[in-house]
Amino acid sequence: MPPNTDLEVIRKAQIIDAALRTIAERGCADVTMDDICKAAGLSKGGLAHYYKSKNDLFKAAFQEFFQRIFVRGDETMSTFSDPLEQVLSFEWLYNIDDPDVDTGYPILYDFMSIAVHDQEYREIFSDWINNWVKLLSKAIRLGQSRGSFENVDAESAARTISAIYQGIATRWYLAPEKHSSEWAVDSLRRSVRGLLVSYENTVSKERRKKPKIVNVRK
Amino acid sequence: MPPNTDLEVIRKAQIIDAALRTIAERGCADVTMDDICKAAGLSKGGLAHYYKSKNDLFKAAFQEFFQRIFVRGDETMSTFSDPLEQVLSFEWLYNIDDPDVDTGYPILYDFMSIAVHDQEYREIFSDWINNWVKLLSKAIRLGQSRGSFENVDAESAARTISAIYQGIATRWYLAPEKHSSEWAVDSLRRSVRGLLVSYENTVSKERRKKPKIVNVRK
DNA sequence: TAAAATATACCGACCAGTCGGTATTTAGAC
DNA sequence: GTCTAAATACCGACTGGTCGGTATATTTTA
Repeated sequence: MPPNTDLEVIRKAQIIDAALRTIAERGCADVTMDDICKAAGLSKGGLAHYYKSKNDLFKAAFQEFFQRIFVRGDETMSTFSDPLEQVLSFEWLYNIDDPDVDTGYPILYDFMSIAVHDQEYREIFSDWINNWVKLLSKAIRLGQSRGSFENVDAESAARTISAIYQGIATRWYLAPEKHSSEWAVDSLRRSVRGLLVSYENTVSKERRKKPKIVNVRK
Repeated sequence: MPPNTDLEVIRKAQIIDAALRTIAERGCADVTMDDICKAAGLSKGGLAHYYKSKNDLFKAAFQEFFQRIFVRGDETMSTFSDPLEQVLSFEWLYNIDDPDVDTGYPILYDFMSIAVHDQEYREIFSDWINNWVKLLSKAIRLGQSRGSFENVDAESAARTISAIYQGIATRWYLAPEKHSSEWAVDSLRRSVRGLLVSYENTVSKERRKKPKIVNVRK
């Protein structure tokens, strides 16, 4: 008799969900299998039936996590048609009320701290970045073809911008008193502008109106 | 007999050193007190005499770590007099042969993953950032007073640049195949230029020589 | 020789994984 | 259809080992 694949899919999703919630809440180091069992509404044995070790479960959970974040980014970006808006479409990362933000940051930092010591995790990270970079590259090339972006190497610039997103995110999330959402968004826009939008485009489009600096604090 | 304060200083340094080395090597989650004892050449009881709990020891170790990194940055920066060079003086962060890089990244990522769930750690992080920002702000103001930087808010820009440093660092360290040191340095320079150096300054200083894009790979 | 410094032995909490068992579902025989 | 055998799904007690912390013993130092 073949296993009940529907049930398996349901259960695994249920377990991964529980794992991600628990990891986000307490941090990898403090999460026990019992915690996840309770969160998933399953017993130890029941969970073991689907994931044979903690490592297995965690790896699957992280994979799912990155998949979700990517889908989220992809979907959000595709709601814009202007290339600059597309590049800036990840600003939801700096919205503390966003449900994905709540759980995403703790999980990401836990993940990275493991990745430092685990090649397999670094590969997952690398794949995720590459997907992200593909999205950004497409938007950058579009902007270049329209003449609104400078003619830099698109992939390299995409990697830079994606890195800047994350750098700003780290400050914004871990030291929020001095790094408000406004600061984050403003920093991102200035950076992207400095990297992609040439002076000529700026003046022609904005009639040389120099943007006022806003010193933002919460 | 009064406690031998000299010895205490020596032993504590010895223990902190051992802790940092061990954390960098194996990651917080996998470090035991025994590991640190062995690395420090002390017994369990000996170590307990100076740090009464693992938490105490780790906190002290991280404090020391950030202190060291800051001193390193401060010293390196002070070897430059040109403001732009000062702002860019942290490029040693992207040199894999640098001894501080070896141990620094693992420790930093471990630290951040704990900070997510620990207010006290976040404060240490925040203080560190503030010190870093002070250094950068000073350089930025210097550049502005000389007319080579745009007249943006110095502290805000310093925070942005420091965030960019770290964002690039994350990619460079965790996904090195696609993020070479050349990419990191190039990304940083472009970003800083885009944020601080006005178009007028660029043309006047460089005779409008548009920089060639270098697509860097390892 | 007394206090400090260090070592050793040990305790108890914790936890991942195991295992025997039970309940439930499915497949095939008739 | 329905009975049976077998596979699957799930449970929870148990185990073996780990590790932080502590109590006590020993050595060093002033």
